[in-house]
Amino acid sequence: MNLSPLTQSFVLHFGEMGSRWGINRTVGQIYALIFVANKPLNADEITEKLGISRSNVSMSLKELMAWRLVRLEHLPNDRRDFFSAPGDIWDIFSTLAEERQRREVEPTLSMLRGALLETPESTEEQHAQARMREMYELMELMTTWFAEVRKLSPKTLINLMELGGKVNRLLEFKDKIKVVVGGKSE
Amino acid sequence: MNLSPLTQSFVLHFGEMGSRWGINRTVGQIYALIFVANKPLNADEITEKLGISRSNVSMSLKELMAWRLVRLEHLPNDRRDFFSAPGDIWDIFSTLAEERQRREVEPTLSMLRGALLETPESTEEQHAQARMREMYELMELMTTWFAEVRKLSPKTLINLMELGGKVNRLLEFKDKIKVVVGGKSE
DNA sequence: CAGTACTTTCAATAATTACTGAAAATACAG
DNA sequence: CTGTATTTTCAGTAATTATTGAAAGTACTG
Repeated sequence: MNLSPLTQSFVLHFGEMGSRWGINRTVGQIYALIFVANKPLNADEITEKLGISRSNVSMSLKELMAWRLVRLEHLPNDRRDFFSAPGDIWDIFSTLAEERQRREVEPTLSMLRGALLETPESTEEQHAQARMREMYELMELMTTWFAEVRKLSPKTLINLMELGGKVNRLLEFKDKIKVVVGGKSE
Repeated sequence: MNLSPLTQSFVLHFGEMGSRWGINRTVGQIYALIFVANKPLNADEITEKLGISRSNVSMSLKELMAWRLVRLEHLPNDRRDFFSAPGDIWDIFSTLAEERQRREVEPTLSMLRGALLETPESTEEQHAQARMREMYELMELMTTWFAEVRKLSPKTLINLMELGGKVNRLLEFKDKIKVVVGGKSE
């Protein structure tokens, strides 16, 4: 692995964390490598820098594309595929949240919707269904919320985050504001 | 597997999703079973209902305890360990977020802190470090925010979530409110 | 403290997942 | 069309992770 020490430790770390994040070592390493690179990389460069097989690189890149974490580019007068990681960190997090939602949450919501349509046949089933309903309702609330929040501008989001726990106090004034706003513009 | 159809599909689903959520099939199934049960379960009941080995149940329960997703209970005049899933769904999500933070985010933050202390030796390293800094800053902002938000009451949170994208408008008034609040209490 | 009920550990093995090299596919250039 | 550069696929194998049964550990009980 022919990398600067800084990049190397970053790449190795992403490889190790991969399994906790639901991707495998190679995918993690490749992403890390592309993320810190100052120019788009092609598959052979990756193969060489990470010391893994060409076919593994090909499959891992395919997975990163499916996650929309890397994008394919072409350079003039070069047939090869080059890969880069979208620059805006907010985009990355947003994409990640959206994909996770789709893969980790949607299927469960849909299973739960099905389960809630059934008619429970016993006290046990009744209780089970009630639990499922609680879970469903919270998951759906969070889903809707995430979807809404993702539409906000990064600037607004940073504002909101910097507000942190103080959002509490802001909410206390919500009704009052409504009155004022209502009187003026609604 | 001797379960009501409703419970069975829930349990099987959690088993299948397990791998996407970073837990294995058995752990997912056991959690689902405990979650919907209307009373605490002991290890033998789980073994029997899921048709898996006693030792596997023991190890999986240990993992669920580490995630703080199930809690150990004792019934009067019974030596066996019983397990139940904390009831409040908000608690569950909060615990889950906290544990994920600890396992999936903290290690990366600490690696990044280390990397940011290094002195880059080339343009490439400089660029890599700048990317790492961007990542670090956003991750830290989100971490702080999560920590703050977790302290809010579920009621406040639901309020906030139901507000959804409208938070935008609320923020527009932030400064004005500050003036008012400031005048009165700060 | 011997016996019993229960839980945990761990080495062996089963099941799953990741990785590779070779072959096939694609796509361009002459 | 033929040759070459490049990417993808896939069957076989390597590596990892999950599961088990047997043995050891723990802690009550009479």
